[in-house]
Amino acid sequence: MSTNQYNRFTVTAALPYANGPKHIGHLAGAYIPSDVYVRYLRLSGKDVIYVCGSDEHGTAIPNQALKEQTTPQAIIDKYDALIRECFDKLGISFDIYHRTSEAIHHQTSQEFFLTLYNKGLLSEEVSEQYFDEEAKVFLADRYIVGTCPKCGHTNAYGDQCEKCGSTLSPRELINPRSTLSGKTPILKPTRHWYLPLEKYEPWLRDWILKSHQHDWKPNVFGQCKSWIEAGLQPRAMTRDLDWGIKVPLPGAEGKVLYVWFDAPIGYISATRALFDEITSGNRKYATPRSDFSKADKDDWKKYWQAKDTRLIHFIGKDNIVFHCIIFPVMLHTSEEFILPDNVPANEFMNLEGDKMSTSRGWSIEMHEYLADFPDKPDVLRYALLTNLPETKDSEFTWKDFQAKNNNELVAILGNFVNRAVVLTQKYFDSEIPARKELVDVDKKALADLKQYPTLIASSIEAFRFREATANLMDLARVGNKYLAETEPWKLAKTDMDRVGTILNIALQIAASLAIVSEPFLPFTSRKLKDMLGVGDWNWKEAGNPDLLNPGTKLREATLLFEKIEDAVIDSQIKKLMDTKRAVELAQQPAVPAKAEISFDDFSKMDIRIGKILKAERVEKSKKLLKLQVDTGLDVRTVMSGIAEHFTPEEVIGKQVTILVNLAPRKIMGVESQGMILMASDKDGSLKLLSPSTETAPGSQVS
RNA sequence: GGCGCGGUAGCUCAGGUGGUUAGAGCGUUGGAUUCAUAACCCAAAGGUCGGGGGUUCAACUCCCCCCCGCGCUACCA
Repeated sequence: MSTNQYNRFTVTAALPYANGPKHIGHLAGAYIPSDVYVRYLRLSGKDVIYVCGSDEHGTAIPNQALKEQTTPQAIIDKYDALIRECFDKLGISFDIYHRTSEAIHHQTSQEFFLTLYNKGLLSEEVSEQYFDEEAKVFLADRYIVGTCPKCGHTNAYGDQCEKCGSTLSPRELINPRSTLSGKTPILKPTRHWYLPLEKYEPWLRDWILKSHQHDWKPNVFGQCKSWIEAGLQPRAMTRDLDWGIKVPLPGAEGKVLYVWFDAPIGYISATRALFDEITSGNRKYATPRSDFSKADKDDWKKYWQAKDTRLIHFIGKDNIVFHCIIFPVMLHTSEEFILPDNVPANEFMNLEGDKMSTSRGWSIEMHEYLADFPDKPDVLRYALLTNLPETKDSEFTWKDFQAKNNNELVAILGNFVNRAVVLTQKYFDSEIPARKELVDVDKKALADLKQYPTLIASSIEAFRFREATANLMDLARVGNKYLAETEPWKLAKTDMDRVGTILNIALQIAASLAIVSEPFLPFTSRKLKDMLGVGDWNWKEAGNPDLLNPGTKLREATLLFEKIEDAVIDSQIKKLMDTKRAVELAQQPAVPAKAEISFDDFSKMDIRIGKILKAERVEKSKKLLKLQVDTGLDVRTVMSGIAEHFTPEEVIGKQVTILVNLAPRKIMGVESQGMILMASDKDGSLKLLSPSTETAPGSQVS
């Protein structure tokens, strides 16, 4: 079916997994592009719903609860609220942001499962799985470690050895142990229901490889092809877990639906909830953005079952297999639902040269950005939009973020609008002047103006959001160029009719900018419309040279954007480094304890408090400082390998802990009489051990 | 190992089904200008399109080999 035969759109954005905060890579992957797309559709008067919600099941939630010493419910409540609030503040305009923990979702998922089950499409199989007797749970591959059978690495995971890279299954591990309890797991038979993906291979070949070779993105298509060619296998749709959606079958106690079975169904549940809430007037999660006043409770079906509905899934590349293979097979075999027409998955966005990762502390979390830049959601949207990982992994840097703000949003877009409005203020007392006779340069500007909305629209429709964003900025460039060419500030002395014509055209360009910027920069669009004293327009009015009526007054000029100074950027980069370091330290295990010793062994050491009187570098040595230390017994020379961590000036006058009865030893030709004790931090840095308050030199440490 | 996607100016990236001097933005340099948040506008410099073969009148674009990065490899969400 070609695009123009569709009468309505169902747009989904990947359900964020509610086990932690989400970062700007997630925004770039799915939420920003889908929001631009949906806002554009709405402005164009299309019938569209935009659904999302928190994904709250799966093994990682209870695990996170364990880590935070709380309950799974507390985890999902916490992160659902956090993620929900961030999306709102960033202007992600879902019609509903739902939760998979809601009853209606449990019901929808169980119905879906039973539909497949009753059709006899799920096969039941018993297999032996590792079970942790202490934690009383079956273990996912990732939670089993052991010795790699190929390289002997002692900490290989149940699915893969990170040392040699080989793919493993838990049964291959030598001396397996559970990461939950540390105990050796036992094998225990367990029964599960499988979706026989291999049976649908011919159908998938036809649907994807034949029908969507040209309209799906190469990365998406290639990934699907890779999976299909590799040969599909049955995939278990249930798990042994007590957190999730109960398997609705007799004798299935302790079993839940596989989180990847229920998560995509969440799109459907969210849609049901949307129409429930609209028609009942009971708003809990829904924030409908279009006019649904005539909606019916059952209208959710139109958005999931009618052939003239276009379903689009926005996701990151990690989700391709679920949205292009597994979920479509589920939809197809249920024989009740439509299939996605496109899945414009993005690649990943890296950060300052490294992969983004919340757990490694190398990321910009949404809530942290919003805390640091509360009035700048559009700046982030713009910086991400201009660099979306549409065809390959892309790179976010703070310097680039600053440059995009200062050189484009401020200097091009903000500046153009400001010039037009301020000039009108100056020469016409803020009253929009009329156009008089047009010369070539005016006609050229109006002709350009007319083209841009079409150009931008076609880029959006082709899921080329980066290109669309660049076109948006180019329209502002047209405005700046027009002002530079016509120079109204010079004509103001001689020809006010001409000045009026020019400013009318400049303001008309600004008005169209207010329309076409809405999908990309919704907050800025609002600000600009307020400044121009106008309401909302439809997309098809963009490019119209008569949006603004001569004689009406403009509001006071305000700046759309402000410059971001170097210091702000530098502190963000520092914050990033600090967080990473803190996480690394927290994750590094302490060095194992040494062998036991007796008290006598200990008491042989004479440890005292000393004071460093003098310190100097040692020639030709990188590590050594030559210290003069007052030990209370004497003043002696001690060579200490701390030069990479301290300057001589830093340590002079410091009280330290010193082992005084260590046998003297010549180091670099100097006799060292004792040893300064140091704490070696997890990152390898050294810390002096000083008494908490000034203590007499010679005091014994025991 | 296998498969997939990438490797294009200093940086971030575009370049359907091969065809005139390989593009954009930023950065750099020079010019012009002063209405504007020292912003805008104009211009220039800058690339053996990862490397090597091949097909072709013609290849960044098709085929083969190699190197590098990323991803997937099916119970990590």
